[in-house]
Amino acid sequence: MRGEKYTGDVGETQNKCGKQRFLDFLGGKRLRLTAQRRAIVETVFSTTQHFTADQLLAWARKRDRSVSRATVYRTLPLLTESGLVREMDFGKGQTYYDPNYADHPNHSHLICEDCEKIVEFESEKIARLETEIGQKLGFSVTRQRLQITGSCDELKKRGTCKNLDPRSANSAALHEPR
Amino acid sequence: MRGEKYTGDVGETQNKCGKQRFLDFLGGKRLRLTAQRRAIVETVFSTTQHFTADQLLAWARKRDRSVSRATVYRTLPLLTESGLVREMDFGKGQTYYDPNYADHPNHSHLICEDCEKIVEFESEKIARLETEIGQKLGFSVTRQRLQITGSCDELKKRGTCKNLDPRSANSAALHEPR
DNA sequence: CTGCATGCAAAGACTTTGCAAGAGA
DNA sequence: TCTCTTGCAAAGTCTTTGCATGCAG
Repeated sequence: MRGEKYTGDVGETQNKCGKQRFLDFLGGKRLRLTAQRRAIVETVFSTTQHFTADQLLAWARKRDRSVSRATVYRTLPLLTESGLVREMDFGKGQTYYDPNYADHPNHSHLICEDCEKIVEFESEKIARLETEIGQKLGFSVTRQRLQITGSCDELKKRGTCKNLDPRSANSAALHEPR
Repeated sequence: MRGEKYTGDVGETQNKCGKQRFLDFLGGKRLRLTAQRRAIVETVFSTTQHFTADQLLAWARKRDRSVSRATVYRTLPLLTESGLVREMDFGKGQTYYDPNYADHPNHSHLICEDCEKIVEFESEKIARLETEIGQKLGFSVTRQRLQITGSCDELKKRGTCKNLDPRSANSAALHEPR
C-alpha cells in the first residue's frame, strides 16, 4: 500500500501524548485542571474509538463518579479547539468525536455501508491534490474532511464481512475503552 | 484549471431536470404528488443554494401557504433518498441540504473560514484516488463526501475577499431563491 | 482568598410523531 | 372510494445555560 500510511488502531502508547498535549493546551489558556477534566481527558485519550457525548459521560464516570453531563458538554469544545479531537458527522443525528487527530492530524474515513465499520486512513496524494485545488480556487487549505462510503467486497463474495471481526479497530461499534 | 470541472452556479436551466427526476422518483414509489410536495420540490430545484429545513419551509410557503413544517420534514428524507439532494454538516448544529447533486452527483465543497463562503468543485483525480484507496482497503466506493477548509488568499493580501461579492454563487449566505 | 468550574435542573433548538381531517388517483 | 398525506400540537432527542456551591491556584 502506497500513499495510505495508516489504517486502523494506533495503540494506546502513541495516544498518551494526546493527553499531555491537551494538558499543555489547558495550561496555555490558564484553565484549571480539575478532577473532572482529568477524568474526561484520560478517557478520551485512552481510546482510539469514536464516541458521542453520552458515551464519553458514561466512560468518564467510571473514572470519576462526579463527572456530570454539563461538564462533558463544556469540555468537548475545549477538546475540539485544541485540535486533538474533531467532531464527526455520520448522519446519525448526534455528533461523534474522533480522538485520533493527535497522532494523525489529517486522516480520513472510509465507512462501510454494509457493516457500518469505519477504517481510518491517510493519503498523501489526496492531501496534495486538495492543496492544489485550493490554490487554484484562491484559498490556502488549512484542513480537510473526507468520508468515503463503500460496500465491503468480502461480504459480497463470501456472505460475511471480516470487519465484523472484533479485532478490527476504529469501528463504529463503540465498545468501552479501558 | 484541470481536474476541477465545475465551480459555482450551474444556473436554473440545468436544474429543471432535478424536479422532473424527483417527480419520476415519487411515481416509481407510487407516492402521490400533492400540492405541498410540488411546492417543496419546485423550491428545492429552483435554487443551487444550500438550505436548512427552516429556510425551505419559509420559501415553500411563498408558493403554497398550506405547506407545514411537518411536511417539510417528511419530504426531506424523500429528497435525500432520491439521491438528488444530500445532507450536509457544516458544524452549525442544524442540517443543511444541497440540491446540486442532481447535476453534479460527485461534487465537493471548499469552505472559506474567513467569509464562510462555499465553493463547489469536482475533481476527477480525487475521485480516482478514492476508488483506488477503497479497493486497497477492500471496498467498492459508492460515494464520497469531501470538505476542504481554507483561508482566502485575497483577503489576506488585500484586506477584502471577493467572495463577499454577492455574484458568487453557492455561498453559505443563504438568500431567497426565486 | 478569588474567580473559574461544577452539578443540577430548567430551558433551548431542532426534529419526529400520533391523530383526526383532507385529498390524490 | 380507498389510502396515502397533511396540519397541528405534543413529544422526543440532543445540547446549552443560569445559578448557587465548590475548589484550584
